[in-house]
Amino acid sequence: MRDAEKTRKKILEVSADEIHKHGFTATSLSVILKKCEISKGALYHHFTNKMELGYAVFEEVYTPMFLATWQAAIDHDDPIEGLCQYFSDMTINMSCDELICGCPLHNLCQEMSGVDEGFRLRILNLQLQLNQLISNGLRKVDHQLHPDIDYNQVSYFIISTFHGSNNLSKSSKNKELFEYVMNELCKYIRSLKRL
Amino acid sequence: MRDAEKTRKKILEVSADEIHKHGFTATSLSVILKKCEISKGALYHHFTNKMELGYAVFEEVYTPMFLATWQAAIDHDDPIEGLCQYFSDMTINMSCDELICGCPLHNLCQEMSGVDEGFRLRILNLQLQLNQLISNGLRKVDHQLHPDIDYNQVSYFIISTFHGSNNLSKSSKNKELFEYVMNELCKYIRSLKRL
DNA sequence: CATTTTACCGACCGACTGGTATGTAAAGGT
DNA sequence: ACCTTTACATACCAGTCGGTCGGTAAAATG
Repeated sequence: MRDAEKTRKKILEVSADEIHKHGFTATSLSVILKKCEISKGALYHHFTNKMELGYAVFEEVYTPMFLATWQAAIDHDDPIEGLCQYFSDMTINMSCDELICGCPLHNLCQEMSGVDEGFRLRILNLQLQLNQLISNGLRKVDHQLHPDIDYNQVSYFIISTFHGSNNLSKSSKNKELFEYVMNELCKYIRSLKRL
Repeated sequence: MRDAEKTRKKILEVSADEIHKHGFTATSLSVILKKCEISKGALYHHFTNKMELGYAVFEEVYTPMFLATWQAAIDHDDPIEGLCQYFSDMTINMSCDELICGCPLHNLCQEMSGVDEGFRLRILNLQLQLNQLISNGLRKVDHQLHPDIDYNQVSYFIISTFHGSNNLSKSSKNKELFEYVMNELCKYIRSLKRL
């Protein structure tokens, strides 16, 4: 059974996982080959080189995943509560191992933005999309919020805090510090509402 | 002129710079050797291996630097304003190149926490120290602040946001988004005060 | 049925990595 | 003056990396 599409999907899936766990550079093609049970020729048949494989993972795996989850959070009747629930669900549902791996977007940004323009632009683009998603969501209920809010600024702030919190779980190998930050983040987000 | 201490200092200095710019793994010993104008023998005379060199850089260069700068910020008459000034000074004084490199602590945490326990514990220890530094600073003026503040939580929140903001400057190669986050962070910190 | 294209295999390559072993010259103690 | 220790220098090593290339068998096409 030769199924090119299936092979490609498998490569993308395994690569996404490996990149999430070890970062792009530290991800070894030979490991991917083993886990996929394919040869180097197969991989290079589907992707021109490692970088293009990375781009494909970013565009076809990470990007849709991020847009979908944040969209779902902000599409809540009350976007403020939608976000808060998203953050607290994370502290509950995510395993410690997942937490320690961190957010793939944050990881890649950190690792690749300064090294490769292709990655940098894709990452920036996704960040802008997420920012728009959040700020638009908040703007929808602007009548419930403080009048002097800079929606753009607030959205970037939320994203930054969320990403920065990964650091604490990575170094502590623990949910505790991450939970602190998420709690305070929810407190902050709720404070955006008019009294 | 053979001056062992001078050689060691030079290695630490150059390594700190290289690690800051490219991360620990991507930092090549051969590059360090070239920039220091020394041989491999010299490096391995002073440090047992690359990892120990990394530890030395962390302990002897990064750690004192971080403790000193955050201490200075929080030792302000008004710690709230001290922090805010620290953050806004950063947006003014730091060059774009520096901003893009990001915070060495954040970078190393991201890269090394999951890979090496020695790094992880050193990073965690410094994070705990910084957190204590900030929360103690805030506690000193608790009479000026809201009564229901969780100082520990707030400190972790501030550090997380600060670290997360690096992401935006890295991907955008620009101060703009970083400034947004710092502005909102100052707004948040000031909101801790009683009205 | 013949030919081309697709999908894949696996041996091999050069570049580069951290690390080691051997050698040596200067400095310091006696 | 002699000997040890310190402070390097240099050649070399095994291992890993991403990437290439010639071959092959199955599938599609004519």
